[in-house]
Amino acid sequence: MTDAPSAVTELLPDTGSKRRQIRPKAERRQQLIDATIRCIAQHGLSAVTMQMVTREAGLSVGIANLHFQSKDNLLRETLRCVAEEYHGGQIDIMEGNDIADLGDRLDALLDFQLGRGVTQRQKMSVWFAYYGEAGARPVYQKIVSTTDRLAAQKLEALFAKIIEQGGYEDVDARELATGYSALIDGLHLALLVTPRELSKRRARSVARDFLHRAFPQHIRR
Amino acid sequence: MTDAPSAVTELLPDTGSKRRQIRPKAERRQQLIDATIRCIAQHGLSAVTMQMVTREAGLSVGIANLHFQSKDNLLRETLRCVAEEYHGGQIDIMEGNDIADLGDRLDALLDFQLGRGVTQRQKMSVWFAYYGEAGARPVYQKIVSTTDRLAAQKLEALFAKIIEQGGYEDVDARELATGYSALIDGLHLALLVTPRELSKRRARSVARDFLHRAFPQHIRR
DNA sequence: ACCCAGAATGAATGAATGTTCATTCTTAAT
DNA sequence: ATTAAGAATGAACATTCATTCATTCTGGGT
Repeated sequence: MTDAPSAVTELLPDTGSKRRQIRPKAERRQQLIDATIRCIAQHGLSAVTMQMVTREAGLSVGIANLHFQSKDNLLRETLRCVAEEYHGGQIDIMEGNDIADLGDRLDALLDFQLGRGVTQRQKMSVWFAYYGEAGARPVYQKIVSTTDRLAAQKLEALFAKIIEQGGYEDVDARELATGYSALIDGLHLALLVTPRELSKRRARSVARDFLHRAFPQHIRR
Repeated sequence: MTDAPSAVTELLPDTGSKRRQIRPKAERRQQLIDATIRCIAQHGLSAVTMQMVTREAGLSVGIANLHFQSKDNLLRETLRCVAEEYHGGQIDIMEGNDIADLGDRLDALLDFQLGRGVTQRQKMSVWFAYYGEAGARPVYQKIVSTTDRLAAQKLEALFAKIIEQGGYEDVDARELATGYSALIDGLHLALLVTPRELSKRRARSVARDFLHRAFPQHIRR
């Protein structure tokens, strides 16, 4: 198939895909971002090099600057990608109307936040790698806080509805939302740094306990 | 010139401390570690260079390798220093007997964890800078988890005593300790990344709320 | 007053990294 | 079959950084 003098190249499977391929811009960008995520998870943000990323992506070094202009920009876009995936997923659950019962919706949110997709070591590594630099780099703060604020508002609104529905007293939606968000972040951190001490199962149980204590009618133990 | 007639050098305060000074090893080590902390907070872990650290400390580049052998080692020792300060402070409060009432002791712990000393941007920056790399660097995990585990045990023990004393039911000390630790970490993270959205005052209130919900007799709202 | 162990310095070195760009190759249109 | 647009390559370049070490300087001991 492929092309004319194919016989030789086709008989060499070990070469993998040495052949130069031309792909649309968007695809290459995603390919490079994915490779960046893997590199950060495996080697740490401070050890990531352009050579490392492009090799991981199976591409040449020049291609990264072609699509992202600079390493700095590639790292920024990678953070934006991860941030949008995480916050977007939360917002979809919270503002979607496909789950009528509020307790169930909160359950779905918890499953997402501590479920397979988000708690992959890869994703969490990236997350905290950037947090680590955020104190010194306002750009990172801005990228995260933009989406973060929206998610926080949605969560507060959801909590407010639950409080109203359940007639819970002495519970402040804002304060509780802050606490819940912090708890989830802290659990992610523990899962990343001391996975031996905390299983995902137990992390879910801890978060669930928090919600149960606040909304006993909606979240069962 | 200049050197022999000391009168001259003594009368020139603006030179600061250009004169070479010989100081004990321990003092220089601490001086370099302090400078490293400031550099990490200001520029981020990945941007820290030896030149930067030694200039910040007011010393020459060679001195760092003299006392720490390598940059890697300097960074490790810096992490160890911060980790011990944080965990040591917690443990002192938890196992010290100078506070008899358990509720008061828990209060003191909370004040320490979200008080001035620990929540300085500098310290928190360092903390999360290393967490960010921990996924890729087992050495960092080990340094933190060693002290961390001990603090976690003490906290669990304190919670267990409070549960017993208060006759609280349906509360598991281990699970609650995990949750509380995660909550504090998450609040630190929020204070670092989105200080505009969360004041220290409110952070304390959120943590206090968590404890109040679990131990209403011991921690008042 | 003299000396010297070793603390401190900083120019020099070599390795590593981000970025560039002349060149090669692919593909879709003609 | 031919061509042109532009995607992809990777050797080369300039810069930056960690580390070394020959040299200078300090302060306590004699």
